[in-house]
Amino acid sequence: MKTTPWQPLPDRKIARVPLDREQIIDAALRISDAEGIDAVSMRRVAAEFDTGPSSLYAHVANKDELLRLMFDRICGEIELPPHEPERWQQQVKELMRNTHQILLAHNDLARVALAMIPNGPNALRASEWMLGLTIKGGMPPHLGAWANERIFLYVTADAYEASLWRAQMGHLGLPKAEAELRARNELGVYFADLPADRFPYLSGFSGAMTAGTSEERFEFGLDLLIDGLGRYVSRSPE
Amino acid sequence: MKTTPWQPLPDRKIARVPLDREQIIDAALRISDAEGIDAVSMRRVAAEFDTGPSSLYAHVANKDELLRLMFDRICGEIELPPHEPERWQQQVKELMRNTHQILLAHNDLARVALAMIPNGPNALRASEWMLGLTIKGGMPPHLGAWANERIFLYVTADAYEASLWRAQMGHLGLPKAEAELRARNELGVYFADLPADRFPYLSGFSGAMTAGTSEERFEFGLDLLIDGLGRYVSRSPE
DNA sequence: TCTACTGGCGAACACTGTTCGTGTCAACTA
DNA sequence: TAGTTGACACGAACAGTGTTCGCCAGTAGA
Repeated sequence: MKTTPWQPLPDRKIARVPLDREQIIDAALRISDAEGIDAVSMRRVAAEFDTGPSSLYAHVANKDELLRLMFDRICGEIELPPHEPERWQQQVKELMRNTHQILLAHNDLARVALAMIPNGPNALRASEWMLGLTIKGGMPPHLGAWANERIFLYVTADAYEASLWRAQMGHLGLPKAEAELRARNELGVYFADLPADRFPYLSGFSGAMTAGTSEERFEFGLDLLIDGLGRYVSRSPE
Repeated sequence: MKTTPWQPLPDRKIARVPLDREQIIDAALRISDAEGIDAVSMRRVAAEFDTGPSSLYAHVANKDELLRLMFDRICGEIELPPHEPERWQQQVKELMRNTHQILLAHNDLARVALAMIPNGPNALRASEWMLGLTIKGGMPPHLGAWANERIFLYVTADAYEASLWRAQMGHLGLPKAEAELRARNELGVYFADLPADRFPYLSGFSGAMTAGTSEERFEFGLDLLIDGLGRYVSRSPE
């Protein structure tokens, strides 16, 4: 039933830009930044090059690999300054704020970071930097490794949750601070309206439940994790 | 073009068990526990009742609501003992170990916990318990609220990551400890084989990178988060 | 000049969540 | 008792998904 069409083939368009792995990643990131990671489908990415989805599979094993490549690409944006062991905890915080910021800047891409064991070259660079710094700071190596992994987990999880909040209230027009304020108010009345007999604390302290900005909450957890590392140092820094 | 078939309808099977919201959640959880959350499709759940997917929509708004209901169901498994403010930090740890354990017992359901702002009744119960305990323990209310949220975030993120590890190495036959050991060995040689010039720490301390069980790593982060709360207490407990 | 091979790509497969319109049946109303 | 309403059941279809197959064009090597 399948036959070759005997009409002259309609001018088969030579790909104006012969497909290329890096450009595929670029296009996928563009889509993800603009419309979210769920908008990144093979068809959607291929459409960016005026072609069909099967054309991508010559350059990328499957969608999973594409997502990994996207994540590792943005891992390359992380700044890794020279180690300063005498203030290593501060440096760790700065690195984490930096990666947090990068994740937030890329919409809900944090989700793919959570959904994989990161092992791309750029992610490894960051881990290498972290492990080295914690060891220089005096942490026993295995605790430095644990700290590295735990803190990255916290950062990516927070970035993902933040992207959820942004998505849930599609007040897209509003500036960031405005949207966050409105969200807090809505959540506040939600807690306050809970039945006081079964939820005395949540309803009574509804103000506390919604206190603070998302940055403050992030910083609160970050402080807990990193300041707590001090007690494990077994040698003096450097 | 659409006509009613004039043949006698083939014996329309009366649903042997008239569909019911709770039973739908049961079935979905059964599937998720056995085959993972990705196996939970509306068709798959409906098939459990020998019917089609559209039958579910009378009892559940959409798939998202079904996932929320599934999560809130297992939140009901969390044990909430009476508050003991004089040892509140220990009690918080116990609660978190308990929920962690429950999440792990339900395959990769932790993912849906991460992908939503939890607001089901059972999740609220747990938050109420946590907020009350931290306040009784002497925390300022807004910090108690933050701690509650941050620690739950950490617990669910860890549970999700753990489910990823289990999934990635489908050594399904192996007992849990065996599989974890094998995973550690594989990862160990991966780190050790990294080029030592660019990754001196990761390759040199490959043993440290893979040290410890998943429980120990979880506990490490949990200690950092909860022990660190002590410095914020502003009143004596009770 | 013939051959291999690579990349491009249309068509198809087996899925997904959701909606529409029709069907049945129980319960309430006149 | 007869009629109507409303809730639930559900087959079919729609628009989308990731991926594979097989054919095509063009180039590099022998």
